Amino acid sequence: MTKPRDSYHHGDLRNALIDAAMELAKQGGPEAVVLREAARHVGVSPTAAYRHFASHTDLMHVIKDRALSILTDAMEGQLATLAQTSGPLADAVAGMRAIGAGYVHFALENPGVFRTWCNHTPAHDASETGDERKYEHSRPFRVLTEALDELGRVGLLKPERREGAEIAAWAAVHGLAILLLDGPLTSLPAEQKDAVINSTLDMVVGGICNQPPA
Amino acid sequence: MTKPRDSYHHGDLRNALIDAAMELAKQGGPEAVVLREAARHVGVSPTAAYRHFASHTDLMHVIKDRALSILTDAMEGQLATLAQTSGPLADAVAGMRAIGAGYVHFALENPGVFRTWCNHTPAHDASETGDERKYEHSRPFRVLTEALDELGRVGLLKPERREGAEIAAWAAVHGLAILLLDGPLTSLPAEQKDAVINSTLDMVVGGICNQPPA
DNA sequence: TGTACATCAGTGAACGCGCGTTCACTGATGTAC
DNA sequence: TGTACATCAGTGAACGCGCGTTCACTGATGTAC
Repeated sequence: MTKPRDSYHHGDLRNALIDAAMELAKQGGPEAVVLREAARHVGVSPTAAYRHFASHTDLMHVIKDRALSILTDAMEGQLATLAQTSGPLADAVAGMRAIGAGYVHFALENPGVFRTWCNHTPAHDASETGDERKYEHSRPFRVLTEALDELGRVGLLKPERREGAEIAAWAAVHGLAILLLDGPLTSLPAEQKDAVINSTLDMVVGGICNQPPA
Repeated sequence: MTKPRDSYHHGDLRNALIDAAMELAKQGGPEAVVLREAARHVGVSPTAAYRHFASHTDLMHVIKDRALSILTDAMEGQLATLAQTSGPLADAVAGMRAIGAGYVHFALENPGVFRTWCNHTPAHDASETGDERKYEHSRPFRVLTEALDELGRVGLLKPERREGAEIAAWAAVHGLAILLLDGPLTSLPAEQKDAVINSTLDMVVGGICNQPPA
C-alpha cells in the first residue's frame, strides 16, 4: 500500500481506487469500504477520489457490481469443472447441485465479497420498483435458470412445478450460506458444514424434482 | 417522547431505555439502536445509561435477546392458531408449514426486529466457539424440532432423513425472508410474495418428507 | 518547433456530524442512631 | 421522630474518533497558433 507515485498524475486512479476498495471489501465486507481508506491505500488524498466518483455511494455501487461478477464467475467456474457425462439425468442433477454448492462455498471462502454483494441496504430508494426484473436478468440467476431448464428437459422437473423453482432453490442456498457465515453455524467444523450443505441440497433437489436423485 | 420526568430519579430507567432501544430497533433495525438516541427518547442524559449498561454492546445484547423472544412468540402464536385436527398427517404438514410461513411473515411485518435478531455481527468474539449449541437450545429451534419430530411420528419423515432437516428447512425459510426483505424481491406485490412463500414451503416439505403433502 | 493558455487531476486543510465514552459534579434516597 | 451521612442515580460539558464532503489552491498536461 501507499506506494509512491511516479508522477503527480496517477494515470489510472479510478481503477486503482476500485481495486483498493475491493480489497477492503474482501477483508471486511461492505462496512469496510471506506472512501478515505481506499484513497489512503492508493497513496492519494481523499479529495482526489472525487474526481472519479460522485460520492461514496457511487463507489459502493461499482464495488457491489464487481462483487456480483466475481460471484458469478465462481459459480460458472464450478459448473464448468464437471460436465462429465454420466447420463443426462445424473448430469442435470449434478449441475444443479454444483451451482448450489458453488454458491455456498463461495460465500464461505469469500465472506467479505459475498456480504458486499448481498447487503442490499434497505435504504436503496423506494423509487426503485421493479427490482425483481433486474434480478431475473442477473448472471447468477440465469445460471440457475438454465440448470432448472435442463432438469425440465430431461423430465425431472414437471412444468407445473417449474414456476417459483428458482426462488425456492436460491432461498435455501442463500439462507444456508448466511447461517454458516454469520449465523449460529459459524463455528461448525468444515466436514460438518459440508454435511449440512449436502443435506440441504438433498432437500432442494428432492423438493423440486419429481423423484429423488439417486 | 422526551416526557418530562416526575422526579430527579427515574425509577425504572433500565427498562425505559430497553423499551426505547427496542422501538429504535423496530423502526430502523440494529444500526438504529444508538445509545444516545435511546437516552434522548427517555429524556435523560447519555451518561445516565451507563448506570444501567456497561456499554453499547451490553445494551445491544439485551435488545437482541428481546428480538429473539418476540420472534419466537410470533411463531408459537402462529402455530397455536391452527391445531384443528384434520387427520394426523395433514396436521403435521400444516404445523410445519405454519412455522415456516410464520417465520417469513414475521420478518416481512417486523423487518426491524427481524434484522436486529439475525444480524449476528461477525465480530462477535472468535472465542465463542460452540455457538451451535446455544442455537439448538433456542426456542425457535425447539419449535422447529418438534414439528419435525411430529412429521417423523406420523411416518412422513423417515429416520434416515431426519438429521440435518432442521437446518435445511431453516435455511430455506431464512433465505426466503431475506430475499423478500432486503434482497431483489423486496418490491414484489403481496400476493406474489405469498405465492413464492408457498412454493418454497412446497419445496421444503416435499424435499424433507417421503411423499408430497397432498 | 516553440510558446501561451485553458483544462485537467491532483493537494492540504478544514468543516460538520454523530457516535461511544469519561470526567467531576450534584440532587435524591435511605439507613443508623 | 429527627438528623448526619453514605450511597445511589442522575447532570452537563467535554473528549477523541473517523467519516463523507467541500474549499481554494497548484502542479501537470495537452492543444492552438
